[in-house]
Amino acid sequence: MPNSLPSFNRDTFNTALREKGLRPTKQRACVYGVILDKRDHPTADDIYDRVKRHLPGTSFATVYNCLETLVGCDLVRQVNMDRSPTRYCPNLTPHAHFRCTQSGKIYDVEIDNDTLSLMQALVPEGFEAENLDLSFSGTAKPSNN
Amino acid sequence: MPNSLPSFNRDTFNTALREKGLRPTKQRACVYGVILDKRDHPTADDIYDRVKRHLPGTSFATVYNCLETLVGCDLVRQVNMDRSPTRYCPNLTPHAHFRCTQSGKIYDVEIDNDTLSLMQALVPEGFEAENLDLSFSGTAKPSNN
DNA sequence: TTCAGGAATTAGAATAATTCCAATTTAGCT
DNA sequence: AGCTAAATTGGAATTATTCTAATTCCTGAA
Repeated sequence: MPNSLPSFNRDTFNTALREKGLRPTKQRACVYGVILDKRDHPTADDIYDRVKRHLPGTSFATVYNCLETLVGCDLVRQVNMDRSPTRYCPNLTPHAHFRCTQSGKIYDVEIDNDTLSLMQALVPEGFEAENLDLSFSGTAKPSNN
Repeated sequence: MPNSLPSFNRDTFNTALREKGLRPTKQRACVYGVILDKRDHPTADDIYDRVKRHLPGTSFATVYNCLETLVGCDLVRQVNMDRSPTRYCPNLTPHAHFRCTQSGKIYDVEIDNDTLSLMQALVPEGFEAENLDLSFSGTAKPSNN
């Protein structure tokens, strides 16, 4: 069914927004949908292109607004690597990112609980970490493409 | 002695550049000097201001060029946190960064070897990590200011 | 020491990602 | 159905950074 909105668990989405007193609009749903749909860590630009296929009138500002909202509702995560454009990721489990410097592709890397605890323990007394970001860059063997 | 160049171990600097066939110019020395001088993780903008006090004619482009050169010679490290401007750090030992979301200040956080090894071990077969970045954000108690 | 040629620097224009703004549209309530 | 606040829109503005073409500076061969 071309031009339909991507589908996903509406309840998670509606609830997450309503809890913050925000409206589950079709633009927000669509942005969320395309991020869930193809989990390739798209940029705002990529997302804009994909959303336009479903909702042609959508503006860039809206995509950015929606992304900010979704991040605020903990439905998606931002991935910032170096100075490259921000990417978005629907994987909410604790994980790191690996970027292949050759292909530009980003891969999720699981973090086990032991390592996670040790990393958190690095934060000295008197500092309260709300957020932890771990990323790697290097090369991926072709078999991982 | 006002307006003099910041001083530091010239040999490290000269050697690092000469090894790559690059010239140890006064602008490069000055940029390196101000980064060593006040280790507050300055942005290119901050560095520009400080460099101008010593070498008033210096342009923005030069500051960026010098920074790129120094990073390429492993004399300083880039620190990218979220989407904020790139910061520069002369601490070359393995360490993480903690950013206080209230003050914007960035603190170095030591990484012990055990934790470092475990983090490196997260990278799956078939991926070769050249680089590892760990950063935290949250709040620092006032006593750390 | 001079001079040729590449390297580095300069000022300003250009770019890219993101944010802002004022006007319009929409969703949810009465 | 109509009101009001929230969301969206298109386009302008901003910010950090990179590019460009012209100039200046080193360095090493003559």
